[in-house]
Amino acid sequence: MKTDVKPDRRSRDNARVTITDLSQALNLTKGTVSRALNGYPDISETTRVRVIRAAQAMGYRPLSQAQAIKTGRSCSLGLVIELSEHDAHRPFLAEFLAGLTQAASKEGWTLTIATSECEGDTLGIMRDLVHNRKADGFILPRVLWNDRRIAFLERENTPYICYGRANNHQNTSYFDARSESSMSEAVAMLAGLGHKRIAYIGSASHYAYSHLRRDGYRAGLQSAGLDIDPALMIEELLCPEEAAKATRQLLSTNHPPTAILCATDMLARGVYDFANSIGLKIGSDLSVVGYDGSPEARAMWPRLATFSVDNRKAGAALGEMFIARVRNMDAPLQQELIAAEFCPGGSVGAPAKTPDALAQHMSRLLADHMSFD
Amino acid sequence: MKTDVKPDRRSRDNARVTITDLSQALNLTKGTVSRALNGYPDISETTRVRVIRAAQAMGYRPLSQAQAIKTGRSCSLGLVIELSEHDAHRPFLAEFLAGLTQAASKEGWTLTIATSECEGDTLGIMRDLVHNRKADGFILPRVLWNDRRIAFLERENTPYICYGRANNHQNTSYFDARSESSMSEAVAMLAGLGHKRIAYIGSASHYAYSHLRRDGYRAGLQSAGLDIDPALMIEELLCPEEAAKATRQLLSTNHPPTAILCATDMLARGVYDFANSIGLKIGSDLSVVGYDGSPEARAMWPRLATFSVDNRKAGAALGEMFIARVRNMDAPLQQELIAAEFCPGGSVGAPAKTPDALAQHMSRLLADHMSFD
DNA sequence: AGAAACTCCGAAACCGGTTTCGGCAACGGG
DNA sequence: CCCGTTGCCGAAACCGGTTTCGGAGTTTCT
Repeated sequence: MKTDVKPDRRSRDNARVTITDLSQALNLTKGTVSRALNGYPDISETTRVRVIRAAQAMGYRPLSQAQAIKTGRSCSLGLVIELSEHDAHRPFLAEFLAGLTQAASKEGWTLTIATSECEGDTLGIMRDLVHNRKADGFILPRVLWNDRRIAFLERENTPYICYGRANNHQNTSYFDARSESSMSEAVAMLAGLGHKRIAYIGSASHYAYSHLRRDGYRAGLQSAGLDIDPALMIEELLCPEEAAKATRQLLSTNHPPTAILCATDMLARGVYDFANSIGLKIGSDLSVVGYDGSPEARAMWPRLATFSVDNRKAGAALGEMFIARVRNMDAPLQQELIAAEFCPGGSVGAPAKTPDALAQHMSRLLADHMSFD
Repeated sequence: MKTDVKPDRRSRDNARVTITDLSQALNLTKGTVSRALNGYPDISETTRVRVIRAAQAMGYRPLSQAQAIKTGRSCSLGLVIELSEHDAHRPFLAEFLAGLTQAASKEGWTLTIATSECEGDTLGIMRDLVHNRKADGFILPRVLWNDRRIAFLERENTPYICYGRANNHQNTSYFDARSESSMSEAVAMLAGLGHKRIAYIGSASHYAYSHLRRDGYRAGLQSAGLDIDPALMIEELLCPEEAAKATRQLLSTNHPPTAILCATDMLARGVYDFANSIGLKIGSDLSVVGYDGSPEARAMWPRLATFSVDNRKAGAALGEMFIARVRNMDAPLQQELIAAEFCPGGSVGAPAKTPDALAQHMSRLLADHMSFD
């Protein structure tokens, strides 16, 4: 049953210096060294610096596994990725992980990740991870408006940091992009180009960001002195296909919009798909703006104007916030916001000169393509 | 310095059942229980089943951290993601991680991930990870033709499994998609539509897959009875911009290709960009086929025909193979291949009827757009 | 000067496991 | 019947840390 070979000790363990090595070199006991390094008050300052110096010189790094069995802390932060049907967080993942692991390793921490198929699983997986000391707490990506994970972790007294602002975000530490500002900004830009009828295509309202972006859109309209027309807002869309249908609906009216603002790039793709299918020229016949700065935005033609968030920075900030929080659970909440950067693209332009002509053009096109579903 | 509150024990540790609990319930010593569970030969079969039964009944799960300090195994598999400049592995990541973590958690393992900026860092990071018992070994994504990681891990006697086939893949365990077959398949399909001049746009040759796909392209041409024309092959391309330039070069000749086969979807995007910029209609004027099945492929218009690999399955297979390997380092190498699935798209069609006319059309278009760089 | 308080460190228990060693009992052979 | 195996388990050391306890030496106070 057991592998009878174990020459690995040769090449694997030789370099590791243990606390016993350190204590012998210093002529102290393990206990004293441990207390010196962990900031106990009953160690003289001279001894402490002596220990710390020697630890650095000898390259001593405590084995987090060994610490964990006594302290319960394994110095690893957890991330449970939910693979819900129409998740849009994929492209960001690599950059986000880069930021996270970077911040983590700077403090000697590591990142443990798991995946889950649904929200219910997530809670169980998180419980197991902290129970088995595989994670000391969690980064919560893609926060929902009413997020069960928050209540759960609060109840379990497990540290966490949110990426996004939940409904009750006053009581949580979070990091987020100010996407509502981006939406307002987009409306202002479109209005500046002369657009009067700017539609909004939003995603499922259980996502926290949906609320913020919708509100940003509305605020943008008000600032621009434009009316809020409910007929120009379609929400709860999950995938490009649904966004395509919504686009058709928006353009089939008597007063179709000349620009469509999308909550995500993924939804903007649906707008493109429909526009392409009926031969509408994006950027001239119809302006489109997305949000996320995803790779897909650059793959579209003309390039989709969008807002990209620096996900590496987000990951790094979340990692730092988390570790700080674990180190002091009583510290005040940390809440940080950044702005997404606008990425111009050929998808925006001035509205067609004569809106009526445009409407006729569209209705004719639509009549030709009634079969589209 | 230390947090003086520790009521967490209440809600965190209460459920955990230790090996001592188990041994007391069974009226055995810890040592006996441990040996019974770990398959030592000096335990009677009756005792063993009694222990295993009780362990299951009481929900005993050994704390991997505690095991690790003695055995050196932490039951976590490592993944170091290299964020090189023009990495194309982002879209796959989520699905790939899903497969990996799924396979891992099935065996009670977890996934520790780290990121690195360059190849040199990767080796150091891997060394640290195994040194600190954060990982028992590694999955190597995006294997290079001559991969330093392989030699390194081999030297360090650390288990690993490759995702991809390196130059010396005879001596490694790997999982991979048979992308060379996909390339041949694509050529066959294009030839079947009547294409005679099929170009190939390949990526950097330090990637292992570049060699395979190029060879697949060549084999496909031979099978179709077409000549291999070096003028129709441009390789070592890293980004869409370079692919766009290559496309221009290919189309500027006297006998331009009517179809372009791309080693990756990312490169196909460059072909689209150039074609769009000069008003070429993809699917009729020029056929394009990619590889990867990335989200970008669906964002392009017309949709890019491509080959998608089931990255979740790949992750799951790699995870299983890895754990099996760790459990028995002396087992024979495992080598597994799957086929990528063809995803049709509007980017392929029959070649233009009169190639000469097409060439003239192109040269005229190109003349109009000499400024393109 | 003596008692009280304080500083600082050693000794040892502990965490949750694994692994070595030795011995008791049953068994088999001569 | 005695002795050498063998099977099976307990005892105890160990892994690399943390944490409690107590006591020796020094300082402070009266």
